[in-house]
Amino acid sequence: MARPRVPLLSTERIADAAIELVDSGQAFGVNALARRLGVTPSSLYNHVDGRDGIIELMRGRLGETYLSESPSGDWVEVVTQTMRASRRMYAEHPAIVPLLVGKTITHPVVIASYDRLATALLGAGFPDDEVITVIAILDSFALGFGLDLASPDDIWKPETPTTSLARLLEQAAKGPERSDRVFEIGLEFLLDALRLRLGRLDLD
Amino acid sequence: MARPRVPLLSTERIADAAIELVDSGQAFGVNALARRLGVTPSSLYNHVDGRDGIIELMRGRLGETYLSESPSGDWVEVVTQTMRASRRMYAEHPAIVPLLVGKTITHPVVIASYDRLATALLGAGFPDDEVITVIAILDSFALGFGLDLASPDDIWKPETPTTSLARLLEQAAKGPERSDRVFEIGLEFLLDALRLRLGRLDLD
DNA sequence: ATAATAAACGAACACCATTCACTTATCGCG
DNA sequence: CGCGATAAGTGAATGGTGTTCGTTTATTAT
Repeated sequence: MARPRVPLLSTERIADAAIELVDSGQAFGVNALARRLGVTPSSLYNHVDGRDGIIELMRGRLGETYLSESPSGDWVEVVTQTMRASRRMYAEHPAIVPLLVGKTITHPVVIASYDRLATALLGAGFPDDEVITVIAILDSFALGFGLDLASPDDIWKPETPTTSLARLLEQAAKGPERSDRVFEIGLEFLLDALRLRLGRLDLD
Repeated sequence: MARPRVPLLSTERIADAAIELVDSGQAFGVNALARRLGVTPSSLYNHVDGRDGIIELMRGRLGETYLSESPSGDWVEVVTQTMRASRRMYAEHPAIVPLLVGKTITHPVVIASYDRLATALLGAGFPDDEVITVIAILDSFALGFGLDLASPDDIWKPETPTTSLARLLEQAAKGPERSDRVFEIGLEFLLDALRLRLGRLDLD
């Protein structure tokens, strides 16, 4: 086939198929993606710049779905809603997390989400040089939970006797509702800590 | 070469060379590792079970170096020292973090470190079903910082105008001392939150 | 001494991302 | 309208990856 009358591919279609692919549990790869799209691997390179380009495309696509609407309310609301949105994104597409890890974020929609966070924290009273810090902490928290969901079996598997860990792991319910509880508790932790920090700043 | 009079390889040697390899900035790979060891890739399979086996070996080796000594003191000390040790480990070997991410932890030394954390938190008064939660949060925090250090260039690269983010990123010092400060603040956050939680539990 | 095992090698395999020459359809412009 | 430029597909080829297998040979155990 040479150039078709109507294009078979577009960045949206590629991104969607890529997300479908990783959601399906199969390993992400250019060849597998092309197969799923009914197309030759080399065709993709007319639309996208390589494997990493496709991954960044996926991040953007998910960002559009989960992070595009602007949260309203005070800074606590903004943080809470943004974190919950990220959490929902990762929870519904956990297998994508390992692909995103360690890659620079450029997609405007995703950047905008972090930007809103930054603005809200500035408004709350956090000093300039601390805002990026706080965001980094929040981000690592959300990402950590994404990874938690992405790991297929247990994170810890003791093969040697332990004092407490093995017992705790056994009785820890391993369903999605446990992960939800963990997340909500963790979020509450973080918000408490941020309020505390803000209170201390007011004293100076 | 057939079997040599004195073995060229051992799990320790393989682990050390693998750590050297990723520390050197080059991509981790079985072939590259074999080359560095002056050996054929297939030789490695006499000692180790594949790529993932080598990675788990690296985790164990680093655990021995950074996480083997038992922290002393109350639970705050245990958490603080364990977190600082992890942090130092990741800071000095950042490139290994993306390899560890999402893989089950089995190595006894590393498991023991988490176990001490669990025991300390139990002793502090955290209920059974919350300890794993807290550890997961601490862990995702440490891992997040590891990833932060591992990312070669900036995590966020806005290519579109932003309200606050771009400005904050510019003025954010990007050296190791900034990362240190970020970590210490984050750790303080977490400890505050944990103390708060403990106080609330006492009220019930 | 002899059998079993351990540890190296080299060849082969299947896969993977990427590039390149090539064909052909569509679009923009004089 | 015609024509060149570009866009979008193909298929073949490349260099790289992790892994397996058969082979050789040294060491160890019986």
